[in-house]
Amino acid sequence: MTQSNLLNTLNKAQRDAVTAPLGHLMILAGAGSGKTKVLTNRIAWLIKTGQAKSNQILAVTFTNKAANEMRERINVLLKEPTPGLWVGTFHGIAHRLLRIHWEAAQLPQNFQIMDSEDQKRLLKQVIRSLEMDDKVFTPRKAAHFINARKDQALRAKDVVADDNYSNKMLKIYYAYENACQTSGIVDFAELLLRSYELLRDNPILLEQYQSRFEHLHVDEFQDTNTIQYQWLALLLGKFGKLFVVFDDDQSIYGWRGAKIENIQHLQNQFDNISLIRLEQNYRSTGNILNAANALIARNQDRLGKELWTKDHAGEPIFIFKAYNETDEAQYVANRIRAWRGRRQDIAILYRTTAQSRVFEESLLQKGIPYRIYGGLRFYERLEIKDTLAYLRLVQHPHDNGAFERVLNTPKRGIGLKTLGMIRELANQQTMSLWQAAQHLIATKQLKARAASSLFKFLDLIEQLSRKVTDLSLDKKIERVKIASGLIEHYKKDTKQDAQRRLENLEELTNAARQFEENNQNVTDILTAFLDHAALEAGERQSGKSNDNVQLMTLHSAKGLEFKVVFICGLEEGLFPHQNSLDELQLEEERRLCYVGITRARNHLHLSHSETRYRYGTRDVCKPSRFLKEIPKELVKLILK
DNA sequence: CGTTAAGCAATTTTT
DNA sequence: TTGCTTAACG
Repeated sequence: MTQSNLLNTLNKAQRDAVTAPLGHLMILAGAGSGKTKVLTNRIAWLIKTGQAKSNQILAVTFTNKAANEMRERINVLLKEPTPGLWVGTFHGIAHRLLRIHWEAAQLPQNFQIMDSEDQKRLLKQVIRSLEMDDKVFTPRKAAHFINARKDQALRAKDVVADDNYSNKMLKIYYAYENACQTSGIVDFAELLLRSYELLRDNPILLEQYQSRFEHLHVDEFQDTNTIQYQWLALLLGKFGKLFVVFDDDQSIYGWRGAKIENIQHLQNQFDNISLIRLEQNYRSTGNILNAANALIARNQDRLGKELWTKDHAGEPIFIFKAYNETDEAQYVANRIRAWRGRRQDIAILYRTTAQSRVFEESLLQKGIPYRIYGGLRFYERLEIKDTLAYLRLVQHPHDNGAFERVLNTPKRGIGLKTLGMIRELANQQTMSLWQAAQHLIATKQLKARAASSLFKFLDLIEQLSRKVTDLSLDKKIERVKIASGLIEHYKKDTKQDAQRRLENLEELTNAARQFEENNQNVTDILTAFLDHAALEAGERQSGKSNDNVQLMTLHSAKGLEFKVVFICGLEEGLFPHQNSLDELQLEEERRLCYVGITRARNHLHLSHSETRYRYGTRDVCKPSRFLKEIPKELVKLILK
């Protein structure tokens, strides 16, 4: 492909962005304006024109999906190998750095990653061992406290606590830091913070990476948090060139620590940074765009942009007022039944997951197949995590989280009493649970029955570690599944989901086999697989066939598009949500609505209900203010 | 040890 | 109302 070919498919603004002279650049890319296209074409352009070698380029995204898509599209554009090109998520790249430089990062070589669930489990332990009330200081709140600090690059020692509550939380933070470091595990936030510190505290290393990655590309920059910003700024150094793509109107993760202010910071920090706007939309009809534009114009805090299209105005936006949530769901199902096209082009979007049930019922009733996004992902499932915990323990017996998880899973007669003694001893002697358990047996402190059960467990793990070392990954998993008794446990289980769990365990072996095939050059395949399970927990989907109506929250719809979109439950208190009515959060709710509207290509239906059943009582609901913010001339009210 | 009743909270979730 | 956690019981 020649250079001009590369540019043929781009409009003026896109071409300006792709071919801009080297320097810092920020691209304000509206919904459906070709943001990924610009990003990937820019990278291809840099390589094609010899302005950069592939190993000088780093591209960072938030999701694995986006990273994979980007890599693929770059490959399609270039049709040549791109050695040393790093494309990945913030967490993925941070992790990569930590694996390479584990020693400088002060981590054990075999450090493990824990997901949010593991983190809460561990925190629960920590809170209890501090003899605090875990109803006041819930693991969830503690996790939030700690993650929020880490996201701001604050270690426990850097936190200033001025009231009793934060003092207690800080205590938990200290104890948690300690627990993580001694058992060699890192949580998601730690990946970022640790990798930031690694670079910050090792000038030679920093310089090496600064000069290697001269070109930094960031997708969805509006979603970056403080530590991600600092990490980027650090890596950028004096000579790096930054290319970020963002849409401030699609910032919907403030509650997770995303700092929309980072956009402003960027402009302040680099006064020579140029801004290019992509406002031509290739997705939606004129009416849909005008509705979106009018709505988002109500927000004070934005850079400002106006989407436009060469496409026709299209249908009006339909607004339906239902008597109750069932009526609303019936309306949606009826509309869907009347649709002549493919069902997968239809999405039902809602603010809260609880809303999905009524839609399921109405779709089921009318025999319309659907698929719900949400729920557990593959590697988050109970039986999968149990199996992986056995693997972790086999490889690394001092992993306390794994130890606690599988000690009595499946049930083997080791109760809370025994576990309590193990914990206590481990705490006193600062040893791992594994060591404490061995010690308890050796010193005969347990009753005969408990001692025998515990001994059998320790023996099981030891035997496994010996037998499993030389086996391939899938054989390892096969072995663990049987020896642990998990398979037998689910085979005996008469509950409905037991069969599915068995199938999932089967699937785990397949996934392992596949993973091993794809990673033949990796030395420590087990660790790599465990990392993969933690960092890429799989798709959040249920149901396989592909002609399904798509049901999901507005948040999960970001980045997707559908011919027909229903946004439901547009009522004050639900959307915008009760808990987000202050000025700042309200703007984020409005952006969420904007995201929802701009998912639609051809048809947009908005619905609200006069009453809604919530928490056991029926509430009277006012229509959402967002409905009034859409100009009347674009709207058609549906009459019953 | 496993089952059951009572108590309680109740957005959104890229990694 | 549902779903989850924990204390109490068999």
